[in-house]
Amino acid sequence: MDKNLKRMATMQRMQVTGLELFYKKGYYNTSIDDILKELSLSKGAFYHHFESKEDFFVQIVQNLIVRKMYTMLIEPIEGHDNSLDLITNCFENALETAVHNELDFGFVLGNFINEFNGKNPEIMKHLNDILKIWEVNLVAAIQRGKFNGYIDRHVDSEGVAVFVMSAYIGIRIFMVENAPSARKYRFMSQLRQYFKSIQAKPETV
Amino acid sequence: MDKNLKRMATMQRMQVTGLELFYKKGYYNTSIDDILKELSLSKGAFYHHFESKEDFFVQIVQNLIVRKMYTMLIEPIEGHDNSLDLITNCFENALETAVHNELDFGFVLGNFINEFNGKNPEIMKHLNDILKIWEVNLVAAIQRGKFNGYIDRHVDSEGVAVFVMSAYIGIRIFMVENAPSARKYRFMSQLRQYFKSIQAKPETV
DNA sequence: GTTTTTACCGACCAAGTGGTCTGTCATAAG
DNA sequence: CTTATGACAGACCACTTGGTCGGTAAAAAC
Repeated sequence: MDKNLKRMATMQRMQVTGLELFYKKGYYNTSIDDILKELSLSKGAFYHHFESKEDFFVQIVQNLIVRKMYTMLIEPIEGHDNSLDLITNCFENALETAVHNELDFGFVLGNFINEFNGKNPEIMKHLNDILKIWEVNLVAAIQRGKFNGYIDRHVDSEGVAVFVMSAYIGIRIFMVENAPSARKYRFMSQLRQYFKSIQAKPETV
Repeated sequence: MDKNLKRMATMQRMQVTGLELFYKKGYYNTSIDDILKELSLSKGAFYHHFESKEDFFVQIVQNLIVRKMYTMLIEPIEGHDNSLDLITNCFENALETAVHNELDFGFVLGNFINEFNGKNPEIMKHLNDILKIWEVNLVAAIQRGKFNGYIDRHVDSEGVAVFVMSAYIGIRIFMVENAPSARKYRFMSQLRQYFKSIQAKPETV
């Protein structure tokens, strides 16, 4: 029992540090030794707990990235308030953590999709699954918004979802290095403008 | 004289193939040998023409990427027609080449910014310069649009530029693998929606 | 108390990596 | 014709990579 706890603790430490370094330096550009050095652990420890570097990463995706996405981007947009407000607030918060250079979901994912695209189909599948989950939940939120009378019934829910996701992933790349805070402000302001244009018109039915 | 021509031709071949592979597999994940193998050239040839891998890449950025950006994203939005139409058409074309998996500018840049961020400040400087050039030209186009009465004078030109650039870079990442053509269509449709919301209102002034 | 299992160590390996260096051969200059 | 030079070849080097494997010590199981 105690052994199992220790095992979990060590694996968790490795995964957290692993994600941090993979995110900062990229997967292929981060060696297992880099991670191990950070934790003062040895190769033996690593291969005792994980089959391979790839297996290690997949577990990080499933344990850390998926959970982060749920807490940051999915749970906040559930509920029956105005979907557009929920999404706006959600992005506001997510981008704020991004400004402080913490691990937010968008850039992490954008990063890795870039990196693995065309190279590692196995990992790409996992990453695409995550995107898909986000998309599905966004579409659902938008359809709730239509149903509840907040969003114009004529808009294409999937289109809005794709557009909004693109914008979010894009701004995260764009916030790198240059005045992230100012860019966040400008971005959010235009997002609101866009949302205003798809909200339910008073005169419509 | 003839020697110089041959030199230029070989360097050009190396750069074109280099960009192709760097784009497909990433900079750090593409070895010089990979490029050389593709061209049936030797290490000697490479280091005869370029100082280092980094120097090689910087030259690719300056010779190929910058030029591609001008022809794809800057020249098409110059002129005094409706800026929003110009940008729309420009994106339509750029994304169409993207659908066919050719080298379009947006993803190439997004890719590399992701890859070099935090790792190679020297190269990041070059990449950020390119983004800046694009941004400046977009802002200029939007301001022309205001001046010519196509765009609502109250909108924040820089905000629109940031938003539009984000969306473009984002959709390019998002078009990877999953139904790029359908996503392009949905994206463009929402972009038009957004543009409609910032165009000059008939009743204004 | 002995045996088995678990967590971890670290030397080692083969396969690459960016980069160097000597050599060769065609062309151009003298 | 001789000489110098530029374009390329490819063996080589130091180093890093992901991964292996025999060992050790402590805790669990018996």
